[in-house]
Amino acid sequence: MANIKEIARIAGVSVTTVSRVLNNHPYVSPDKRAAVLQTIEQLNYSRNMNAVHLITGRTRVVAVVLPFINLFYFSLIMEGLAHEALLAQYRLVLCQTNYEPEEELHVLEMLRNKEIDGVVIVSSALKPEVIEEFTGYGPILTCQDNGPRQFSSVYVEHYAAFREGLDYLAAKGHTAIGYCEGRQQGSSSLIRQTAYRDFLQVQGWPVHEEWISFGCRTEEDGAAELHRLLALNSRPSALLIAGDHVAAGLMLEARKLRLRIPEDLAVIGFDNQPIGRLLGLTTIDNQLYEMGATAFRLLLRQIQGEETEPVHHKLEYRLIERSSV
Amino acid sequence: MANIKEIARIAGVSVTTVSRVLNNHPYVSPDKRAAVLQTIEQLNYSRNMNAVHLITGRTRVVAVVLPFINLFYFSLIMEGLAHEALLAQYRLVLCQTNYEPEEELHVLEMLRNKEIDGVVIVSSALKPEVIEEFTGYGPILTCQDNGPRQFSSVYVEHYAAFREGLDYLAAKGHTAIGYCEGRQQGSSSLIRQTAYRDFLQVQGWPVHEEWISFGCRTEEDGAAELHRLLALNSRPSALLIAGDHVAAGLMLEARKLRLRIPEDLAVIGFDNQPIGRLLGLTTIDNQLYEMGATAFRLLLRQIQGEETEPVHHKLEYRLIERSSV
DNA sequence: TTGTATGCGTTATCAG
DNA sequence: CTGATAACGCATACAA
Repeated sequence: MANIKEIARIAGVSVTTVSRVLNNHPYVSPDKRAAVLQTIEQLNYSRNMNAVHLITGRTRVVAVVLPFINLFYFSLIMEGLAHEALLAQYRLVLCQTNYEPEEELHVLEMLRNKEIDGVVIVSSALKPEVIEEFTGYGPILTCQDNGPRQFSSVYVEHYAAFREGLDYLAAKGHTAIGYCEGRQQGSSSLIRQTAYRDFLQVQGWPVHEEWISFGCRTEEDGAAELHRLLALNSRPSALLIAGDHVAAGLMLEARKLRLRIPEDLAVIGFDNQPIGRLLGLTTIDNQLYEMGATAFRLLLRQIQGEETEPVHHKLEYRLIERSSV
Repeated sequence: MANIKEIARIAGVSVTTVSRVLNNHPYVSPDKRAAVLQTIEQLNYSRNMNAVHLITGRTRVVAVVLPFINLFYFSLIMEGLAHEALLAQYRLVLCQTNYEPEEELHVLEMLRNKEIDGVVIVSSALKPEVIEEFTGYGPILTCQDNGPRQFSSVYVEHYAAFREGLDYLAAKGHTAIGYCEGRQQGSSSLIRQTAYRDFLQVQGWPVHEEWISFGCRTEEDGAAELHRLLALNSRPSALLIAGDHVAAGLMLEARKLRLRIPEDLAVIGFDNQPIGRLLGLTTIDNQLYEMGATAFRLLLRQIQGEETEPVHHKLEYRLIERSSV
């Protein structure tokens, strides 16, 4: 494949002039520009971007770290990221890590290796301190609430959001409230769990460990959870479920069992997914798309040097009242 | 940041030796290797991959072209792709194109520009002939049935799959069958539409254009479609709906209206999504995850030169009987 | 407005 | 086993 040198030779100009044309620099006479463009056309030339990346030290690529892409939560954030990346003419490298720390570190290494200009960590198994070790190599941003770290973040306050959900249930007269969670050790999961336990304590209600369930990730898990609860001697009258799709699985199973919602069991979901909308699920919207979009915009500012200090951007959650409570 | 030259100087060896250590080449004496490794550690050195990409002409990056990531269909294929990419130590660049041809061309340009080693086109607005113009720059693979093209493909026969769905409905006694589609002009959409029209013709049934609907993409669209059909004078007794989530929206709306499924209206979905499983939706499974995984594996073989001719790999669809027919 | 010369950081080549 | 040197293809400081 032809290179810039050959274009220069054939067009009868210097490589510098070719480079100028390629990068739309001023100070190139119209006839030389035309000659270069024609030669480029004629030889079907195209730049080797790796050389450009090497010399400029930039790649216009941002990596995204998440465990699985085929979950509504992640793919909606990704959509927001991708939309903004498209606008900014950046590329996203999707790093589906399956929560394996080794793979997550791999991505951070890419930052060191100059393969990418920045990293968005949507969800990770790494400790914040480990992430912080890489901040020197380029901008990093997480979509979790990690406190005042050396890397940026865009987040919603899950503690307050959960608290609002619990308050809402309490206001509706519920005093027996259960809780369904996906991961047990996740950064956000832990925050939500704390919110739940704190709430019970403040209310002076006992903690029923059997009303708390971890590992509820799929629709089927939601259905199974309902059966588990029904088998208990004493059971909650309301549930807070992290993940609308899990709540949906539970609700549909409840219908099959001719359980009425909310009369027999009230449910609040989390994330505001389409399936919840369809089922009339009361839920808490976390602005996932906006989170992705904002994350990219903030990271871009840092890549472009317009912002040098870590930024911590809070997004507002919103309780969406429907008919499941 | 330190470079290979500095490592060589400090370790007291040549850059070649450092490079050999970096790439685990044999023929390096243990003591020199140790010296290099220690210096690397000491200087916190890491490779500039852009230089590696430039000289090797490879990047271990594959681009994925799709319109939106936040649709079950696409994100499941992406999951399959990502899983295999992880295994092969390749990276995926997600190019969410919103079906804009300009953006899709951009990605193919990346192949010319040596930024990526290959392209997977999951769904695209480009004509196959346009894609073919880029096959000289590196391996390209689509997830659509484009016939014997100069690029590879992994696909399911939507024509046959739809035909099987229609046969199934007919076997159940339905003679008034409607059809819901997402895009009107998409490559797969056109194939399915042909299958539908051909089927009616073979059966000798008239085509009711008002039983055909395009632009049904969301759950809400499904619900709206039901209302549209109910307002007709004569309406179908069964529906074939491309996309389980759309079918789900319709089914849940039917429940609200106290319409019985399948007695009042039979429904077959497409894609086998979790929501369909939950609702007892009879559907056609298209092996989306497997499609992504297979796509990556095939493309990788071509990148590695183990396969030089375009490959066309057919995946089997499967009708999943549940209770909506 | 144009061109020359240099450097980006690595791997490949080839001679020892 | 080791090393000197030539690529890879481009952008840019500097000189003209």
